[in-house]
Amino acid sequence: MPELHRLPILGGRTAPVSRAVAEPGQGDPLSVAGAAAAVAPIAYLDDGRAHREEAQREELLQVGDLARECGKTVRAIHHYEAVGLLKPHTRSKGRYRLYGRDAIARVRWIHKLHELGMTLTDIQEILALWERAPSAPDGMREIRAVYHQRLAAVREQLERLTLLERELFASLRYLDTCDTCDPNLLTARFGDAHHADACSSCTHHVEEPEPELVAGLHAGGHT
Amino acid sequence: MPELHRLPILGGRTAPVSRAVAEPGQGDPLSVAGAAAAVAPIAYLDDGRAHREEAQREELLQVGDLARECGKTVRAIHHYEAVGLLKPHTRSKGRYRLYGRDAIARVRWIHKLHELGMTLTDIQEILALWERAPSAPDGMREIRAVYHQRLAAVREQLERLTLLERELFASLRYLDTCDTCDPNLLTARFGDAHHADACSSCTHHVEEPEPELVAGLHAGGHT
DNA sequence: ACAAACCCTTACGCAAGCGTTAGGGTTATC
DNA sequence: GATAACCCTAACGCTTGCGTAAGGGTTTGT
Repeated sequence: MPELHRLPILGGRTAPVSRAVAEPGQGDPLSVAGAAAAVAPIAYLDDGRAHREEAQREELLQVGDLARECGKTVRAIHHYEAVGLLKPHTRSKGRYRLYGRDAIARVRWIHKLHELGMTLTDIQEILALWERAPSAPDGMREIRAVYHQRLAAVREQLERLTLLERELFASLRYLDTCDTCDPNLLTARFGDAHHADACSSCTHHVEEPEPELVAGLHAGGHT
Repeated sequence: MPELHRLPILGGRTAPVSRAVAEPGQGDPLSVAGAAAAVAPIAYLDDGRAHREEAQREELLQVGDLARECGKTVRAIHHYEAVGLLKPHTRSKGRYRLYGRDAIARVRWIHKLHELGMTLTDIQEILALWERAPSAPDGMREIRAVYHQRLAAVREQLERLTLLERELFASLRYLDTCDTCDPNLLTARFGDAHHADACSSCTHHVEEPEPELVAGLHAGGHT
């Protein structure tokens, strides 16, 4: 992975619902929202399918709603669709994308895997694995293998980063002592208080070796 | 930061010295290699400048040597120079870049800061800060501020990644139980053992809620 | 003098993950 | 029926950190 993650900023808008898209009205087969959660516990083992279908009967989200709920941009959602990570549940007459609430879970899933260092393509391949699997347990086995690898990579990264964090911290403590340094004294000694050697010869940390994160500054520079 | 780090692979060549560039010969003011390290301890506080100048009298490295010693490519070194992170100590008559051994420290410094999530531009700005500082202590103060910020960012990243690592690990354990699942039983129950509900209704983890990293698979898919 | 290894500069290429127009419909509200 | 606020598709743009030629010298050894 290239560098550290800079997390996306959440959208600024307030209202989580759009101008009442797909509102509960008669004639529309896609609207009986509510109660699903209350019924689920019983239906759970009896028929997960009914449970799931009910979930889809809930109010649908426009792409903007989905984006806001996930802290993504509309463009990002479109992009995910383009690379095969997501598909709208339906389209309105005007070809507006309409998503079920489960799309939120999907987008968050994408987000997390991405934070875990996978590319969108990698993630797509996971979906492909899952879809091509002959049975659910088979699919899960394959997913598990991928996750397993990722876990190893993440742990490696964590170790590296932890070491670097310590180094950085140590360097900061080293630099703290520089504050007690009087430029005039250095000038007296070296003529030019800015000279690279002024620091490495400063008496405040004679014993301490200069940390690499500090030494690099006055090493073979561009100066 | 975009994703996780994939560390560069070290070069394959064996010999760390090139075909004897800038060999100790007469007439060349840049060659008295050796002894420097032995003299240094005494000169250290007396005159850091002499110490440093001696270091530069050591044998010089060609760009290929430098690259190999740092696990970078020649192209990368060139690039660092292009963005103002590094400059050859000298050039040969034929315009070959010749670096002092301290360039190694510089490149490693660049590498570490990069791993810590800074862009090359960020790193260049650190150098600029240092060079523009009126005195060494002043410079160090500015550097410290930058490092301080970085430390905070890195720690944030570590926390996020640690949480995600746990989630991933938990998901793996959840998936382990899938292995004990018999596709035939699922088929008997759902007709299609691959159906998304087959897994979420599997009796093996009735109580356990499905981890997000698993739920995302069969949520609002591209299927 | 010639080959093997290097090195030089210039400049286009590339992967990722969206950002950003550009031009043009759609929905819901007033 | 006129807005405002959204949404659609298509497609080029951008950033980072080099990779990869392309065309041509330089060093060193034999």
